[in-house]
Amino acid sequence: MRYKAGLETRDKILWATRGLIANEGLEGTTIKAICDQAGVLPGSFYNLFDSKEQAILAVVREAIDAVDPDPDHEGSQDTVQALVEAYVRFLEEQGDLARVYIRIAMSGSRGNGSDLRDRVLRHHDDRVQRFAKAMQRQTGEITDADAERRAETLVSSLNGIALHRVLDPEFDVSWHARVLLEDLATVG
Amino acid sequence: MRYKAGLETRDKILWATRGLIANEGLEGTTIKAICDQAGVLPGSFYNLFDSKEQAILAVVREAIDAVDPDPDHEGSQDTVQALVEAYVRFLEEQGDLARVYIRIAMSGSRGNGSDLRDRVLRHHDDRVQRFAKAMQRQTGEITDADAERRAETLVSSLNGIALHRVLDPEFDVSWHARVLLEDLATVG
DNA sequence: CTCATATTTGAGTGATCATTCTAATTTGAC
DNA sequence: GTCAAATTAGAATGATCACTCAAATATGAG
Repeated sequence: MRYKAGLETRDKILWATRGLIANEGLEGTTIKAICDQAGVLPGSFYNLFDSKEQAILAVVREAIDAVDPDPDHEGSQDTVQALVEAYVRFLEEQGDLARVYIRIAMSGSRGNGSDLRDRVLRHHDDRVQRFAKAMQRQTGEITDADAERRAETLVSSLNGIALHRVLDPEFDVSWHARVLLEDLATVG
Repeated sequence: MRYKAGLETRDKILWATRGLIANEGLEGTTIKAICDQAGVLPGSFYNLFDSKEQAILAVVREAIDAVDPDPDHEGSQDTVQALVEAYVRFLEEQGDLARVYIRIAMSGSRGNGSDLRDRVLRHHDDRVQRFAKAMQRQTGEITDADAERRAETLVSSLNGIALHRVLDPEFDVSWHARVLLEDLATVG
């Protein structure tokens, strides 16, 4: 992949994969479908990607990162509310990707379920840390352990909301997130 | 399926399916595997079940019902704590089934995803109602709407915990559930 | 015992897919 | 312009599965 042609083909393949995941779901995202959509043949696909999974992972990662506010983690000034809103936005704008994200993480019968499972868990821990920091910043009187404890609960709740939203596109994510924030204020 | 032999075969098939789901996950649960395990041939399988999905659904439903405390909904005396504990017990004892349960509900690209999706959502609503009733019973001063609101949040949190547990078998479900109950007491 | 019906047998079908391979073609550094 | 390396073409492979079917056998009601 050192020539311009290769990069363009790569882009076309990722574009096609992105569209298929959103419109047809994981089942519709076959090599043939990707290649047809991208106007490319399987030989080209496998010249650029080691496997179908690689292409899908690339798309999923890209979407997750795209929605992350303040990707460079440094001196972040996030409020809890802003973080919740970012999560909600992800669900509302990229609901189909959220489904795929969870599904891939859950596939594989035993622990070895692709490397995405680990990535998801790491991502989860990062999120918890950011929530905890934001909480401490907003409510001075709170121990590290306590902030983390509350952050974990909050993120779990958000994940539950995400799961529900994935199962039921009608689910009012925004409303539930708001309730969550109100309850948090009551506790704190 | 009017002769004894048919019923026995049906049992053997369900037994095999149950075991495979728990030990090999959904991917390992093929018709061949089920039949080998059950000591039966595919023809027999299809004489008793319309499809592979039917057998799997039978097993999943069976497990869900088995863990439900007080299945006959009437004059239930559940406490919130007992309901949470039942949920936790399900996750700890039937973690593999929980994974399959969620995965099946999430499969299918669009709304039409098998009839299990609807079943899951109905099950969720039932759970919310039971939590809400238990909350009202325990804390007199609370409106219907408020109880339901809190119950929804609590169940969402539990679902988030379930999701995490499915992704990470090390996840301390019990501890998180306890924290959830404590926070609830603080709010109430 | 008889006979209609349930059940079992097990090879076979057909469809779907990810992936591979070789030969041709294109690219761009020199 | 040359040439090695990158890229593309596209048919072919091989593996996996859910599911079918027609013939053989077992069942049990009467």
